[in-house]
Amino acid sequence: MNGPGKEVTIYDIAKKLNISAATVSRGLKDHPGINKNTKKKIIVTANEMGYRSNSFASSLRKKRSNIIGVIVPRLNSNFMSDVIAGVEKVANDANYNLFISQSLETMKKEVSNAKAMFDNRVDGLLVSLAYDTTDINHFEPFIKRGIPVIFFDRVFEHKQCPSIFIDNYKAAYEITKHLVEQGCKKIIHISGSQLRNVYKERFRGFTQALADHNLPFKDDQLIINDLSEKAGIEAARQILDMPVRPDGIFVANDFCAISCMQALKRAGIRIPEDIAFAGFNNDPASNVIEPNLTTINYKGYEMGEVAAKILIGHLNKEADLQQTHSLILRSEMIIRESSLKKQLHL
Amino acid sequence: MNGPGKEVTIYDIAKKLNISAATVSRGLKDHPGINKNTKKKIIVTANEMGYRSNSFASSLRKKRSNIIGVIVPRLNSNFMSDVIAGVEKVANDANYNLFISQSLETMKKEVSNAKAMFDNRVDGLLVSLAYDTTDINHFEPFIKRGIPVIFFDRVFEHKQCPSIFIDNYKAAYEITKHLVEQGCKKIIHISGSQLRNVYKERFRGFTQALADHNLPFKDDQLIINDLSEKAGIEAARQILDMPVRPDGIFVANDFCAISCMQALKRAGIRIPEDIAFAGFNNDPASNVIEPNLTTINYKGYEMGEVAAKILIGHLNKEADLQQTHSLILRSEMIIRESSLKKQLHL
DNA sequence: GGTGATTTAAAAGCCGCTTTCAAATTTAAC
DNA sequence: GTTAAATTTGAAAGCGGCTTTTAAATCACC
Repeated sequence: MNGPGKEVTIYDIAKKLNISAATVSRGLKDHPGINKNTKKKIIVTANEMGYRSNSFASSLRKKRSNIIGVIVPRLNSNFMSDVIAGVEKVANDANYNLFISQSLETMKKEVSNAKAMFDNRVDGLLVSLAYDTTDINHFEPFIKRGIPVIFFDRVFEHKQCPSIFIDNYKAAYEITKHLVEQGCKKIIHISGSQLRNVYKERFRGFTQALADHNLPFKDDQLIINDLSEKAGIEAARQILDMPVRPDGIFVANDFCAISCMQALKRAGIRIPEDIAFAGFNNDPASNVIEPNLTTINYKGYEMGEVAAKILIGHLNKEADLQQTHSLILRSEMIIRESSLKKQLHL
Repeated sequence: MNGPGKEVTIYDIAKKLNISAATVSRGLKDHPGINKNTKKKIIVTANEMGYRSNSFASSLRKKRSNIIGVIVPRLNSNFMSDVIAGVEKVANDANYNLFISQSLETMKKEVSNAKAMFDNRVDGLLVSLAYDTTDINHFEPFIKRGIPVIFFDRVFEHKQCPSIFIDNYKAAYEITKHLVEQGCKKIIHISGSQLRNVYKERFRGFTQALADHNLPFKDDQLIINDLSEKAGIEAARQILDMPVRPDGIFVANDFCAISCMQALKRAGIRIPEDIAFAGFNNDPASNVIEPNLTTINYKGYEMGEVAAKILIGHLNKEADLQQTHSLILRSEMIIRESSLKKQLHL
């Protein structure tokens, strides 16, 4: 079938069938105006000869790569790998390939990744921003050339770039409200860089919920770190040192919430009796920690699917660039024992 | 810089500088025998004009894509996303791009993914096999054309394909031995498809350790399932129904171990007093479950790095195809409370 | 000043596919 | 049987960069 030697081209097929390469090229696709019999003959011969289309020649000629670029902060997080899995599914079904790269949470690498994607002529780009990205000038070359850029989860407001995310404000508001309703009077919020919409909005929802329930907010109720495992432990230490200990903690990320919770438990704090806990993301481990962690659930897989579908819709001209603008996906609060100070019926 | 209009080519640069396109092409690389000044002029002008090399034209001519294909069972698992992260790091540093696809644990999709990779002319392939893959004929086209295929973790014996994995036999042997030393007399092993080396070897290590310690092995001590969360719960039910209840369980995967453990705990089983537990993979949640799960640690990130390095070494002709054959990475047992029936000093 | 060696530039053709435009063939219409 | 219309097929010109062949220019030495 596929000899180890030379590559078969449409010219080889053409020669064998005594027709032109143009006809072969057309016959291999669903081009109208090619005789059914000719088409069949071409396809059969192509298979016999072990022909495979050369995507470079095709891309060169068509000025279209059928490649979607994906830039994410990290590949190895539960949320992001779910997103990627969703993107891969949709892209694969639509015959697109994926170039995937990670910024490792730094703007510097994000910029260089964007450049690489641009140079490799991706047809479109899906981006979730790094921790410290301050502007998105590095995506301007795409926009100028009409290459669609879509942000998801960690998004950036831009007239030409649709965004896909959840209502972080509302989710944070509700989970804070829940803590208040459980009797919490002093709630600490642990969050990430306020440059990122996700953390900024969650903080905004947090403070608004406090205000709406006539609870004061003082600066020391906000701890900002990188939401890593280590940061959670450090935050726990900080909390233990507070003159007035909080009775509730809302962390913007389950991963960090769990390490913080473990550290507090080791220090003898009872959860939720002494301190109620809530996280964000519904990480698999949130269902493993004891007590199980109250959190916000939203599906990364679905976000990946949606982002890819919208992008491919644009590329296939099915949807207009301007039409879809931002898209807000559903999220839901999952109440578990970590926040139940009052004995509630679940 | 980058006008929205036409693409800049080496001919445009050549025209502007009154030199030939060939000179520009050479000047853009580190070609010997190009005047330093000319070279500098070319690079400056290229930047000014917003030139970007066309990788399709280059690939077409050079018959080399600078793309590495990766096929994994699932992208959204802790282990695999670590692997991918490691691969991405090395590939990115070496100026390679990644095509990533998932087989979703079925041979059918693995075959179609392999075909897509082949048609897209990847320079090399990294593969971890699906759950039910029975043969690897779908990789023959690569091998015939001299495109290197490297297996990792879930590997397949093949003369021309290097493999990277850990000593699953030894790891399983040791963890079983540890359970025996803790006083377990009847240990159950929960594992996956015996088509896959990882599960087959772990089972082999398990039985050998039993034999070496004069413990009997009967068929009902092996439970084979897909190692999913659900399968863990189902296995727990099965175990609770056994006339003679086991005093130890070794699961080939932390994820499944944890759900099984949780189900048993809910049924009132004390761990490790009634049943000692051990898993495999050192999943982050293994450190969260109570009691913490004894497991085998091996770094996916490192495996990804190593696999990518070996592949790129081949591609750059630095290493011979035959020279490196299989490569066994380090793994280590992590003893935690889930298996400590005797009070040991940790 | 002449011969040969060395460095540098130019020109042409190819990689394989797509597509426009035109030609050839078939079918339909009168 | 002629003309018009519709259907199929072909020739040829790129897409943009790389390599090779060919030519020109520079330098060294006797």
